[in-house]
Amino acid sequence: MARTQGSHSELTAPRIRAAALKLFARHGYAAVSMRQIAKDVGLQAGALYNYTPDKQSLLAELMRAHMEDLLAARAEAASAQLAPLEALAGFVRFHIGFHIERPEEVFIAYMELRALEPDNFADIEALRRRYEDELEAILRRGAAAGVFAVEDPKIATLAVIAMLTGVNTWYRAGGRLSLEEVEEIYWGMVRRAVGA
Amino acid sequence: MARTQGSHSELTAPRIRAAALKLFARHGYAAVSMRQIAKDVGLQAGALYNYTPDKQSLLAELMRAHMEDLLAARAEAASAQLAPLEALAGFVRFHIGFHIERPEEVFIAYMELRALEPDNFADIEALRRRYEDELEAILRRGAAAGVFAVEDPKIATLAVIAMLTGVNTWYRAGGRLSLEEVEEIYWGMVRRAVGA
DNA sequence: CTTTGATTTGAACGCCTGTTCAGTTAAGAC
DNA sequence: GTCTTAACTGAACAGGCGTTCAAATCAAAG
Repeated sequence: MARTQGSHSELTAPRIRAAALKLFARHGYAAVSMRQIAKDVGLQAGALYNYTPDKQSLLAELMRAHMEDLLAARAEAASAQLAPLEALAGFVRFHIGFHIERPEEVFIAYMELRALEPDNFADIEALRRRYEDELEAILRRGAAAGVFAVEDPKIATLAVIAMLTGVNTWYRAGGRLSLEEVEEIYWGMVRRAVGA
Repeated sequence: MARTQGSHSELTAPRIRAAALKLFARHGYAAVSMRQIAKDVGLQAGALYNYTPDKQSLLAELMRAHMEDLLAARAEAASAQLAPLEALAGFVRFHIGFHIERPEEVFIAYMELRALEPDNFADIEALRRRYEDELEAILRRGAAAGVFAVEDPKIATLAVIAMLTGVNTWYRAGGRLSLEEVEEIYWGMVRRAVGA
């Protein structure tokens, strides 16, 4: 069995994912061809099919990996026994920090949902809902404890996430504000928005 | 001079725009072909070129029309002499009402910016900035008057707009909440978020 | 050094792309 | 009823699409 060690595949696979991530984020899934991805990696288009069954799976895998990273990182950062206010602060800072570090993945995850075939769409959507449920649970706990004044926890969840994810539309590393300052400003707005 | 009245072009032009709007919103600009648009209208692809110089202009015109509608509707609804709190309430209700009525235009305006060639991109971006400046002016006036507690008016502007526009991701006509209820919930969150 | 098989090439497949344009159709003007 | 011309068709253009696959390449195992 040759090429089990030093095989190119262990290097090529992540390079293909990186190229696809970059190009999908920049131009959109439909506007990027397999030949463009291959060229970016330094391969012929046919070689990509050693690593993905088709273009759709390449996209779906990028999105699935991102959402699973998100849930795993969140599981590590969260602590269920925190009081609602501290839990919310933790969520806000986590969300901003995680998303700001992965602008390409986030862009794709929000923009290319419509490019997913039904099965893949359902999978990704389920992962997203699991993440949203974490914030919703915090808001419900806080509302039940009388610490938050949220009229509709479900909508407050979506509103807060939309506001936080919006950071990615303007934040640039090395810009006017540091990550910590951004987290502080948004935490202030979220805290007041939920009436805490 | 034949066909000056009863000409098809006065009917065909808006039908082409409507078809392009629907298809671009549903599948994305890059994923929609001129033949698909033509088929939706009931024409051959070549006939589209009596109404648009090319596919790119068709997209750019849809986006420009939407942004100009937005600014015109806003100009009509706004009244500069309102106190900051009332002005903000007016902006929030206007934004939600306007955007909820035009889900396809809004979707395209936010998702297809990257599909625009540089000149078109700059045009649309300038229109968007003009709209954002209206909210920013309200927040600055309120902050100066001590009515609002916004640490960074520019970021608060983007945060509020992101939150409000997020309504379009979940709102469906005939759903659990009426437009008025949605406006009320979001106005509550925005009012508290800016410390009013 | 030969063998093995993972990896990649390069050409080909059928189909679709945006756009052009000579020719056809048909509505209104005279 | 003829003329004019806007509106549209249908075919063609050159090129790109996702995907397949026999053949070539080449690193490691024996």
